[in-house]
Amino acid sequence: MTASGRKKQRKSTAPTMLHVAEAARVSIATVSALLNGTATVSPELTQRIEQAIRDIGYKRNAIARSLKMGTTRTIGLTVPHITNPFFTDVVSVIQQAFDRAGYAVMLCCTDEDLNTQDEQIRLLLDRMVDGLIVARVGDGGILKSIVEDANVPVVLLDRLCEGVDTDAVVLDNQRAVFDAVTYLIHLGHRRIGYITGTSDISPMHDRMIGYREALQAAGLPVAEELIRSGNFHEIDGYNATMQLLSLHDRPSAIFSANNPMVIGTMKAIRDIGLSCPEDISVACFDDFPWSDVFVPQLTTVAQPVQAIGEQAANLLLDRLAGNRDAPPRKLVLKGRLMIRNSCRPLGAIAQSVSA
Amino acid sequence: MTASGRKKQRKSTAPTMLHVAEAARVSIATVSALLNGTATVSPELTQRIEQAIRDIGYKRNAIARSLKMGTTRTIGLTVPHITNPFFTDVVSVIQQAFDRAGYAVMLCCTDEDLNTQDEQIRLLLDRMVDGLIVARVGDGGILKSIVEDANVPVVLLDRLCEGVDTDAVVLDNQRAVFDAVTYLIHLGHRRIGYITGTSDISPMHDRMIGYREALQAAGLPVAEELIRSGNFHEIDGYNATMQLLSLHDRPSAIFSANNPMVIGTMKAIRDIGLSCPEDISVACFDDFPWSDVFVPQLTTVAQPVQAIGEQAANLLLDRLAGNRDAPPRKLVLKGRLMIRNSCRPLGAIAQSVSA
DNA sequence: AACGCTAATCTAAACGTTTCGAACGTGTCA
DNA sequence: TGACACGTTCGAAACGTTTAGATTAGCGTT
Repeated sequence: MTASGRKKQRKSTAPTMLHVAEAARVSIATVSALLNGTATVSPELTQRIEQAIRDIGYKRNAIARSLKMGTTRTIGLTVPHITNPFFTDVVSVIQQAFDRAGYAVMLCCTDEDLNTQDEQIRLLLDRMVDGLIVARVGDGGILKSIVEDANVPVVLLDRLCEGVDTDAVVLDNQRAVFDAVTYLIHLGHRRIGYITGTSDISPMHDRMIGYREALQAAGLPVAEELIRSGNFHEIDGYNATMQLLSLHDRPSAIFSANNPMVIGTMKAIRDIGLSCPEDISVACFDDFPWSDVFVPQLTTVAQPVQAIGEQAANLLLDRLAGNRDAPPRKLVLKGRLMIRNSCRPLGAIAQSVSA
Repeated sequence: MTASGRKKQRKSTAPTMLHVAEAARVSIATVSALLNGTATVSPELTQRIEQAIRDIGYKRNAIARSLKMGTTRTIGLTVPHITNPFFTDVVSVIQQAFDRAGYAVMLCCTDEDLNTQDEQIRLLLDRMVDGLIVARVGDGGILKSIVEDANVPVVLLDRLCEGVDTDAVVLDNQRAVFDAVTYLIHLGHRRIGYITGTSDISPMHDRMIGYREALQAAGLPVAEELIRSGNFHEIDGYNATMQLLSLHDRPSAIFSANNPMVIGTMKAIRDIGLSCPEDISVACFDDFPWSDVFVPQLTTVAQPVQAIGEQAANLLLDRLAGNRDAPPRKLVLKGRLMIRNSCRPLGAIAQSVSA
């Protein structure tokens, strides 16, 4: 605590371009030119400037740069829940892709709530993100107007949005569920319970269609009491399953259209004293790391998370690279049914289980 | 494509404060004063300005603001892998906390690589983040100098860093593993395999000590051949487990100090034709949503992710609120052993298994 | 010797805010 | 009536860059 070292230079202004310029005895413009390669600067000055930068420990101020350039090299990414393993994986891929391209990623979780989403998007736009990748939530909100004002490019992820005409990458949800349910039917299942999230988002809507069409294609009736919907959370899956299992003529199989909800399904089956696949078969949407580790190994519809993330990143990077006026592009990827052993063929014995 | 609507106003400069000022027939300083509440402005002008803002659709440019103010209300967060469920959860909590405080979060994944981490941190500092939360990787790097230069506050998460003296929130790893291993010993296990990540990060180091101390406290020898280390990934856990299981006197239990690696452990057990817990007991670090859903229900050490995330956020927010000179604070939280059924008591029959 | 050309460098005006200090009008007091 | 204080409003200088356009020096032409 000497008299000299007082106040701990809180205001230790970081070195600026001006300091570099002075130290190198050149103009500030020359420093900028060298840093950006926008003009040729003589070997001599180059050397002096580089030395000065090293001596001073100069770091270019990206905020000032952003202000002048009108670009932040930062993008915004919003997802409903980062704890959903599908989104976790996709976020990871997207982050890597933008990292490679020299962009930073601002991540927001919207918690399946439209107001939160709007707020987050505003937050991101305030910070002048160059682009937006949105796994949207809800139907209206400010998303539409943002896309229309077209100042920042938007890529929709996983979920389309009615009336919002912009780049998107989604799964062929209808086909994926069609295949999964058809698989169950081939195993001999006739009464197949279906648990969905709220149907105001496109994947849930499309998956439901896939379910209905698979039944119809097999000449089976669609029993409305076998369809339950919840709000994407484990507890919703639990409740939905409880209801399904207490039907007088209960299903022999359950398909859960959402990953977190299937945890609830499994817990409900356990709590009610049944077991999978002996008493009831289960399949669900979205693969996850543990799906083939435990008993039963869960049959799932795996999304190509790597491709989804990369394509979304590419679409946005392409817009950011200047390709602004191309018409909106929609990429539809295919899911893959990962057949494991949580669904069993229905034999004579299983038929009588519901009795 | 009429002659009038050409070029699609790409350069549709967003409305600025100047526009508002003009529309409201006031000076730009008054607009700023009103927006920030830094001076009283008469009801009349207030009304005119607010009207103008609404008419024009003005949004304050946070970049310009940041440049002037020297603060971005953005923090940087780096984690080794976002797909690790522990980090996923913590990230989620942290994101929420900062969201509430009006901060944006830039997320980076360092992929357990020191160079990547340094690069990411530089990226974040370039963008003038106000603070940093780092679940660090490697030992040296620029982290030390950043903390010392002390221009931006840093909070270490989950992992301490030698020689880096700053705020931190970590688990009492040693105690947590001590308890878990002691539990195994009480069940009758004598040869307990231990799978760790590389020991250059503090949690791995501390957990290892916990393991050794538990054995010693019970008067058991520490058999080095039962300790295997890998690089945090599933495959490493798989290989390590394979090695443990092919020992002539193989362990009756395995503790995995890292969550992703336990997936490999379970797969190795399965592939080698054994089953858990009948043939071998398993416990691991980090709880996850599926841990009690399937068979076996995994015994784990659960970290208080909510508390960890919130405390880390609070430490940083406190610094950001101006409390810069307080000495570094280290928060040590307690883990909780979640006893399920992946570890079984050793009876007479089990004793002979290794024969 | 005057001219133009090129290459290298510099000057100064932005970018959209915040903020300090000055200016203004009005009312109070001696 | 002049001095003064007070509450509002404004002008203008920052913040740290980029960049268009001016300036300079060097050099070959005619």
